[in-house]
Amino acid sequence: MPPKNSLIVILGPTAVGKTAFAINLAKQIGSPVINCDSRQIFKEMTIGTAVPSKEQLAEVKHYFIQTKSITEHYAAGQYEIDALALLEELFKTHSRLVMCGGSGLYIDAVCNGLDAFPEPDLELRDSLNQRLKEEGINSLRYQLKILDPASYEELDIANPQRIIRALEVTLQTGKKYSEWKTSPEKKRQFEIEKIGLTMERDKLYERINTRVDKMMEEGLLEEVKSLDRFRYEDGAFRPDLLHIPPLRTVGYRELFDYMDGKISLSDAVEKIKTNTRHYAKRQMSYWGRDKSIIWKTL
RNA sequence: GGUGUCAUAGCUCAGUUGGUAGAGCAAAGGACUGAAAAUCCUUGUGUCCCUGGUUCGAUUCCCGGUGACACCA
Repeated sequence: MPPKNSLIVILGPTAVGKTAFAINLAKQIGSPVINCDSRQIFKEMTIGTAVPSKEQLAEVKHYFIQTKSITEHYAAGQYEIDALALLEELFKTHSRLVMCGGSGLYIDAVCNGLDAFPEPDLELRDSLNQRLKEEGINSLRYQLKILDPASYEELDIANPQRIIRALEVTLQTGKKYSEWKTSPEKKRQFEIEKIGLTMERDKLYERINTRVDKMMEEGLLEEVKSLDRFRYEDGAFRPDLLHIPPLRTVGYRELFDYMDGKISLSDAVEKIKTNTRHYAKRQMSYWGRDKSIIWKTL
């Protein structure tokens, strides 16, 4: 029996140094790098998402870097399908593959799989968001309690996004969200090795601050300005960006606020730093319970 | 130099009709199944600037000091 193929996942908080580490490893073992970062997938976003540099991209073949448009709907479910298809193809010629990224849900989608929900109904989601705004969360909670009491019990009832998702699936399909959410982890045909990169908190925060300053020097503001037109839906200004989720991203929203005169430029930059720190913290929290990760302190 | 205002959590500030105090932000911890760089939850003891006075009791009132700001010279 031939040895199993294996996927090596490089993960860790933002700005810890995953990109360089993954490229290095990929070169050593003759693998491409498969991006697993939910924002680097979009071609319109470059500086603010810290995609690998041209030089880095030339060093080794990358997949899923800036391949989609922010105007397309793209999310974890599709990523699972795309990534698995790519892995199957690449494992024909490689026995070890490097995946690199900081999006915990995307990594889980590849490693454990998501349940087979239908494609989201974005119009329905939009109308539920509208209801949230007009009627408040209690109206949605109440409806969920009626339609799918099990989800009402299990979900974080304070989190509108969770309620809306459960309602959306239930209303769209006529089958309760909690009933969709049944399957255990999917078995994968390859071994998975997760390497978590970490770093002393102070040091990481310093790297984040430095990186944000560098992004500004590289022209992040100009990049964000160039994306202004995407804030309009059918000619209507939608500052909540719910119609284009990729733009709801650290580094972009704060600069939109600056462009809209809500905050000063220096406050926007400070906020980007703070929000990036929060993001790094959330990432660490997400991976805290994954005992399969082998941590490496840089 | 004079007059006035202010001095409370890491920051911005509320408040205590005198019984040692609480919000937002930050920070820390956590949740997470197609929005995930998203979304949500939990956690607030600090010489209430310093010295003295009044008082059973002062962070609160009074005198003085120091500092900041404003105005007048």
